[in-house]
Amino acid sequence: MIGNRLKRARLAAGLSQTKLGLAAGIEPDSAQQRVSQYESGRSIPQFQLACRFADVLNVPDCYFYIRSEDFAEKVLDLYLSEK
Amino acid sequence: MIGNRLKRARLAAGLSQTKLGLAAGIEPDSAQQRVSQYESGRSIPQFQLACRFADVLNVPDCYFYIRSEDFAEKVLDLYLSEK
DNA sequence: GGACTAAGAATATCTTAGCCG
DNA sequence: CGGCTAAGATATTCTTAGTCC
Repeated sequence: MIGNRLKRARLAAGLSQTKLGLAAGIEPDSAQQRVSQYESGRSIPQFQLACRFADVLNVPDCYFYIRSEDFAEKVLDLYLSEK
Repeated sequence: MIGNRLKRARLAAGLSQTKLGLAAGIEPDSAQQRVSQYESGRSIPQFQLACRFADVLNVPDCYFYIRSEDFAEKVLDLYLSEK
């Protein structure tokens, strides 16, 4: 998972780490810390949780699993064009 | 990661679990077992390893991280159209 | 409030080994 | 050969707690 892309998508949505974590269903006591760990690459979420992040941030499931910035942009465009 | 999609992509490429694992750089002694575990969902590979599977199988990085079969097909088409 | 880090508890993967068609 | 599973060793994440701006 690409932590930086999660961070940028979160900021683009105007959410704090805590709010994103809560919206994705993480326990309140550790929501902020876990999102911080994911964004920095210190740890990696389960795919199921990454999908919840994607739902909250309105990007496709796979958006945090694309290394190429160009291709990520194109996949995002494809996703948005279908909604 | 979607184990079934890994399995289908491997079979489409005509590779055994052992050959795929070796081509992706897994140690010979455990290549077969690990690919089996990934395909069945018993365990989940690091993203870096999933990317090596993708390289070997000629699919995009994110191919094993898309729940919708339709969207996976479209992302694959987009990937192949750019190569 | 918002974000980052450390360290131990909890949980996952990886290896080794064995079994079945 | 090709594939599946069990169980312990190993490595990871998750929680708790504290700090800084």
